[in-house]
Amino acid sequence: MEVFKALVSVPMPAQARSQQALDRFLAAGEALLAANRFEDAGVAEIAREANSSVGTFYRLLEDKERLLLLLLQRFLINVEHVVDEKFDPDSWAEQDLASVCEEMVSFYVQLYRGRRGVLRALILRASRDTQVRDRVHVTNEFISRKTAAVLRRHRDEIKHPRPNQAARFVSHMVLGALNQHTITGSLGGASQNELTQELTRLFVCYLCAE
Amino acid sequence: MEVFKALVSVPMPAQARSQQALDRFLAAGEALLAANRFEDAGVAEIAREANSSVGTFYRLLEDKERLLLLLLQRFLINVEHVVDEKFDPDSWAEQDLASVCEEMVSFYVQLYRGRRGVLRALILRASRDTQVRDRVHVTNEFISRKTAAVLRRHRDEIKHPRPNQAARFVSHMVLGALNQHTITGSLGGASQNELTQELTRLFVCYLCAE
DNA sequence: TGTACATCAGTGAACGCGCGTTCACTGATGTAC
DNA sequence: TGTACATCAGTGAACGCGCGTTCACTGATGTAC
Repeated sequence: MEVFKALVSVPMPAQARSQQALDRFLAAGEALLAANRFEDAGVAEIAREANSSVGTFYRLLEDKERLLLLLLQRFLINVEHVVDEKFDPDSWAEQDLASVCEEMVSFYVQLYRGRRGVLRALILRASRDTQVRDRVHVTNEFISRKTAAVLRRHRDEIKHPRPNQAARFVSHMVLGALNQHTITGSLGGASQNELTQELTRLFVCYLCAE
Repeated sequence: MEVFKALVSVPMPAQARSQQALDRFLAAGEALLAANRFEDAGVAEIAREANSSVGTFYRLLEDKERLLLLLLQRFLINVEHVVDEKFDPDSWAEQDLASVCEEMVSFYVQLYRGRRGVLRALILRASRDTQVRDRVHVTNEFISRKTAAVLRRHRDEIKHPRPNQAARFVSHMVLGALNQHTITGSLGGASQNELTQELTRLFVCYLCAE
């Protein structure tokens, strides 16, 4: 799998216990992010959650901003890994287009489910910080490319004049809407099943309608 | 047009010059929001931009938070007004479904265009503050209802089993994706025309495909 | 029309709180001989 | 194996900056007679 230029990094500590402390800081930060409370929590609180201290935090992480960036980056990299494993064209060879689409959309839904905290933090920064925005685009492009690659096998069934473009566009669209939905609940109280079902319809129809 | 329960309000000042000062504060805040700089600006800066002073700010607005809520509310109300004027079913009577959809999507695109700042602030709060979230939902529901009302005339052409639900769902979807796109540029460098075109395709296909 | 008083409005220096960051000190681990 | 020293690591009280908020004072507008 390709490796993209890193957004941020911290020097790797020499001793193992520093590495462990660093891991605990990341875990604590992740929990805070998941709880949508990252901004509210001070460095002192993070340090406490990580069973460490403020001074150690600064020695290992440089500053609070860097921790956030590391966490966002880690989230994106994780998404890329999960997508990379799932979207191996060969393993989708047997299915017809409709079921491929359904499985993909269902996978998208899972991917963002319950991720309000990180996604909010990500969108928040992406809208102001070009570096982060570009990094997010890398991930989005990656997902849409992988999606299009899987759909390539079915390109004859896709009636959209530019099948590849279409596959990429629709995956961006669906991910965007899902993102929005995850953060603000904008798609209303639809159950996860209904949501997947309607998004799948959207997905298939866009590709295949005359 | 319906009037929804207000999110926040400030007491109306007795003298005209206070009203003017209030207007200037709102204008200054709006400019800051549009520039995506609202959080960075202190009350002192806002007061300066409004040719007023910090003390006056607090007498008229109570606190900084209230100004933000007023601005968000004002934005939502404005959106509702614009939508309400545009989506009069009678004025759409003559057009066929495809051109109705195109005009609607094009209207959506215009609606959010260049609104990164407010939309970001809105999503930011909506994800943590139930009051704001509910208020946003009111606006979204309003738009989707109006959209569905216009499409009602064409319900025979809509192949989706539940035409009304479908109309509402797809408008939520498209608005969600647009919102996301506006804030982070997630739909890539597509020109406004391409964007409108593809979104329209999505819109129509979802409604009409077998 | 004028005067006295009350209320409304404007101002910005000063306050204070929260939070990120620093730093002086103590303790643990590694290394050279 | 032991000793001396260097480097790595941990700690939390104290610092200081920024920013929202207050408040004492001055000025403008309205009102009663």
